[in-house]
Amino acid sequence: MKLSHLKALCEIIDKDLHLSDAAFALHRSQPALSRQIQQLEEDLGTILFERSRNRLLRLTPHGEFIVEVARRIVGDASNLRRFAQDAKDQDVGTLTLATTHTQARYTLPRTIQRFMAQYDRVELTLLQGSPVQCCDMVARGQADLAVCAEVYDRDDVIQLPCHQMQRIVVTQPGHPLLSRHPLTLGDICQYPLILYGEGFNGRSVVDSAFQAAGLTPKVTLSAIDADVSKTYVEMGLGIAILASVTFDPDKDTGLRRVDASHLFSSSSLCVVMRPNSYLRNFTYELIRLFAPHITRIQIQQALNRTNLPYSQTPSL
Amino acid sequence: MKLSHLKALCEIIDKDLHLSDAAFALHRSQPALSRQIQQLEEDLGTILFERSRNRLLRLTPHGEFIVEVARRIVGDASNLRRFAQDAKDQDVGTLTLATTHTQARYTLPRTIQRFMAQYDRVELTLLQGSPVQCCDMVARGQADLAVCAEVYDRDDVIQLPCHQMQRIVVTQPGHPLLSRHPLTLGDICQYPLILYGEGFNGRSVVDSAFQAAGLTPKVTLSAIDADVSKTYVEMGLGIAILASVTFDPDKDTGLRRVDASHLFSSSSLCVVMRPNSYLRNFTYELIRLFAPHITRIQIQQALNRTNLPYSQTPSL
DNA sequence: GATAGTTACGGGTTTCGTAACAATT
DNA sequence: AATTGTTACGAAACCCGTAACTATC
Repeated sequence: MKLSHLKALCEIIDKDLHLSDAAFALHRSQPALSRQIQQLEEDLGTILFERSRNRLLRLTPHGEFIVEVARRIVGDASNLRRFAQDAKDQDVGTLTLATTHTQARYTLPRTIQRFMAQYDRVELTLLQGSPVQCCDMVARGQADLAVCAEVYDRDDVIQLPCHQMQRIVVTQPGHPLLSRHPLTLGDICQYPLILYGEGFNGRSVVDSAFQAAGLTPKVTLSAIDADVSKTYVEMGLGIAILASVTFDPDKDTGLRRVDASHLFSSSSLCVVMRPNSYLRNFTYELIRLFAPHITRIQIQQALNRTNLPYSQTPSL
Repeated sequence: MKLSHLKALCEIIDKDLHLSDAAFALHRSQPALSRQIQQLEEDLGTILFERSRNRLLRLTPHGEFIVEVARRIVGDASNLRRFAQDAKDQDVGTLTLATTHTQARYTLPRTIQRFMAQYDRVELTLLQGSPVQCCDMVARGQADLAVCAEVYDRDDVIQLPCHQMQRIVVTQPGHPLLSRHPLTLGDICQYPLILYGEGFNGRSVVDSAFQAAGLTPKVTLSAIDADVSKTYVEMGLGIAILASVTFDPDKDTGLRRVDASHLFSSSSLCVVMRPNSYLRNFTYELIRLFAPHITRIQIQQALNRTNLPYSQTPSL
């Protein structure tokens, strides 16, 4: 058993059991990967995949557990690498940050600007996606860190809440809702709505608030991000419910907003990390710039929280 | 970086930085191991050992941390192996149990007898040593399990208390202490004592009790185990303070005992396991035979308790 | 026929062990 | 002189990639 075998296994899982894709990602030929898996299966004396129709159909139950441990091993191996790099030069390296459009556009810029000024020898890469995709990227080691709204039912990543996001309603100037005090969900339902697309926290929070009130809003448009939403609000296609950070009175002169924090539950903006990962010094620094109230110790404790590693050991 | 490099590193640590010994243990030549370490150092770009005078002197601070992670990786790799064997045949394999003389002789025999009857295809190996040595063997993966008295200040192993050991005083028949009610530490101090050697829990418990009472017993003999102690008591060389399990009225006809549980703190008899290790099914069964009141879930929860893994990350 | 994975084979790299070397005790 | 770790070198093992093959859709 070698590390390369375990890396191959993990990559195949990440690529949804497509051996060819995994081979490409690992800069290997398909036959090479095929043999890696065969060798691993022979070495362990266990079948990892259910095969047929010339495809890998799914993991066997044993395979599931083996992947779980393999992930830890591969993760630890990359921890070693990162640690060694830190030991050589704290301030040189790469940092890959996954985040959503909203955060990349509104909450992160100042943090990133300051980070790049201070750590000019760190190559920073931003990846963009939905919160779920961000978590995936972190879990798979494609990103070192993610900043996004909390995702529920994910025990493969550590989500450390660091800010609370409030909702506002954004309208054209002179809109009737602006003079409604207090604003209610019923008021909002009078007008066509522009919301985030499915899969975003901003959408589900809004949906569940209306559902709890027994109301069915007229959703005109599912926009991809806050900028698009604002554009359409400005054009008069409807009103939008957005995170308060996305509105800047100085810049959004063609729009007005009204607080809606009492109508929708606030959602946590989290720093997302891979469990038991070793963070480089400058990664801690980035988190500190973004959320100064979170201590390094708190981060480390969160990192090392075991969330059911071997607990669900199969009964065999 | 390959698993063999990390295994080599761990083995060298286990062999107290003696490269030759580690090479022998790994069935490799010394030059091979020497190069493994060089390759690992080059690969990580970090010096692992302080060398000079043709010896490995000690680990560098970076090396310390790297060994910590390497241990986890190597441990996980052997977890994979054990799991795969379990998947093939639950009831075939090897089980290495480290324990102290007292447990091997008095508390474990029935358990082991029943275990061997039920799992006749499991090759059971017993290793003997002091509790500290037993913990070492478990931490290094030389033993799958240990049964011994609790060892304090060990965070590299999981110690799960499963029984309480009480102390008795063992004397010759007709000894004055037998009619002392209640027995006091002062009474005991009147007579020459035979105790366990240093490093055993049975010794430290007794020592601290006398120290707390401001008494200094006359220790005639530091015996290696309960059988030796009893032999010398029978010969009239003194009285012994032993665990109650070591006395059998039917067999120890030449001796008498009196309870001393109120004088010495009871010590925990523990099952000792390597953190985050995968235990084979029959290993759980052995524990169940020994301590039926401990559930498999409790064991798994204990196994996964993180005891400061990366928390003490060096400040570099 | 196109796609996805497996088997066959030649070439290159890796890594081992033996042997020679260097540096301490 | 004995012990311990490092360097040198030839042989064996390993692993990769190309190419051919097999089985589905």
